[in-house]
Amino acid sequence: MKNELVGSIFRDIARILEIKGENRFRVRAYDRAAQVIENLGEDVAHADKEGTLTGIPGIGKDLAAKISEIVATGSLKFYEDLKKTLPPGTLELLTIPSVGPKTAQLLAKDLGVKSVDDLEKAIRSHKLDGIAGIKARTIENIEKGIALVKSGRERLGLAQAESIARDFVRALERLPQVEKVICAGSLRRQKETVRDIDILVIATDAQPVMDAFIALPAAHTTQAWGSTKSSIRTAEGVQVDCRVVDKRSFGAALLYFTGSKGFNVRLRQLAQKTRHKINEYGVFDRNEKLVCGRTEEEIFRFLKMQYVAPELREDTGEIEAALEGSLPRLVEAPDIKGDLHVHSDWSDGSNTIEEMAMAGKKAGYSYIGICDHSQSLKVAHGVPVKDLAKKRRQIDAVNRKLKPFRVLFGTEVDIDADGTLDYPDDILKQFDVVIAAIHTGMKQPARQITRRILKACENPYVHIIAHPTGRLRGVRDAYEIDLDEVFAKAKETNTALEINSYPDRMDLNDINCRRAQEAGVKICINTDSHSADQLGFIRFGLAMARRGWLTPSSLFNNEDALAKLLRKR
DNA sequence: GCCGTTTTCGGCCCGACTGTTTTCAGTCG
Repeated sequence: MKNELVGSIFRDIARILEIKGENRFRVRAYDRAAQVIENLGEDVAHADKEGTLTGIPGIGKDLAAKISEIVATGSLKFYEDLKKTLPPGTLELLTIPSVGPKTAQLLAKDLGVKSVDDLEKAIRSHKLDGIAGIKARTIENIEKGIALVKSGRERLGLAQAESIARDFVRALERLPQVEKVICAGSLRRQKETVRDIDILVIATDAQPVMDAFIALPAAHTTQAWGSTKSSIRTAEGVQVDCRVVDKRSFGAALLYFTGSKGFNVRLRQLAQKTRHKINEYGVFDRNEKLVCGRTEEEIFRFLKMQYVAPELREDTGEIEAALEGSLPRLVEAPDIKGDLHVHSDWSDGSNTIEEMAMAGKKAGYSYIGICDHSQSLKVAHGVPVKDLAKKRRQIDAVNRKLKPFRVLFGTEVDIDADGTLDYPDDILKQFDVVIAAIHTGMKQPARQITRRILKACENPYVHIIAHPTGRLRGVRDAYEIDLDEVFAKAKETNTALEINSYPDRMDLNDINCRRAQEAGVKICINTDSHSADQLGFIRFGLAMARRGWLTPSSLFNNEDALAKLLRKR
């Protein structure tokens, strides 16, 4: 899959052109193309072969040719040549907060700064002193920025971001001027990772809110402190932006502050067609008269489009769909009738089967799948064959007790290094639900690891493939795996693929979920809970599913599918 | 560089805050 490569090359080109002072709309064309390609539901190589590249929004003749070249050769001459026109390392400077294209060019061209380290040295040896437009304050800001870059300012996981945001929201809600506080930005769009936290406040008087915001104990440093917008960083370096508006502008401000940036730009362009203007205060006609803006719904209605759920606002086709009224009905929490992947104390979980079942019942499910690890996964206390009958009896007892709630006797069976499953078929067929997963040999080459998964799909007793790409955020990347092949085989063999909701997994993620659904594959949203309190993780999997355009008919663990599930093939 | 039931050329989203500026450029979202 070359999509990521194309995206990163286009993004680099955009940055280089920006530094060189090129037409900013040309810059934007590359940025938009990068965004679109990265989120594309299909492999660009496929679109290239089919000759449909120019059908992708934002891709014209020129960019299509560049994509073809990247697909064919793995690189792009235009890009390689362009890189040579800048001192090496200039792009690295752009990663420093407060250093934009102008400053980067100034530093690289005039001072010969070649890297972030170089810049740090230049500051220490006072090389920046006396440069026009750079005074003590700017140098100080650059120093702070460098410190942030060096501290490895990584994107936060959604779960972590949520918990930080919650504390800010609660604190702001206590202020007397405040009517309403809501998280916007990528957090509201439920992205799998979040760079900063955006909080929108509706208040009668903005300044006291701003003052209180920057004075919060969690606000370690103040980045900006204005009359309606302020920005702080926590001690860990997480940026939190807070914007205050009047309730008349709530919808417009929420729309603006939720983004994505690309989505906002497209909506504002749409308004221009009727000589209107959208900003964070509302929709205005050519006489600057406010047309609407109190709610997001009003603004979508004004634009003659369906309401677009925040999770879809990435400019990856949802605007076109909303305009023609063909947005999908996205999965919602009540569509999920049961969690089919949870562990108990029979393997590495910390709660009993009954405790997990009770928690599932309390969560409103009709069933839960107890899928402990299989025999050879010793680190996780995989269940040996000799204990399975006893476990089944225990599950039967819980089922009698909790009727009509249903506990399924399942397993998360290991896919061995050669693709055989860790229980023989005559054992597997005794389970109500079988989830197959890779836990070893994760560094195998693409061919080998893909074949293991295909083989697991072909087993008539395997219902679901767990965490199909194996990525663990911040720990390891996805396996080298050919997902297109996996999708095709999963569809052919009626095997569902999992969205594992565990916060560091979220696997499949949004993009892959969308691709899987388009390939006709059923998706099962599970938590992989190892304790009862982790069942709540389902909301993260749901977030990936909604961002992946998943509809209830493609969801495996709804009630109807369960009946089919119990007699797969 | 893309795009078009007002256009194949001439447009291209909009505003807050900062710092270094006597009116605005740069950065950010």
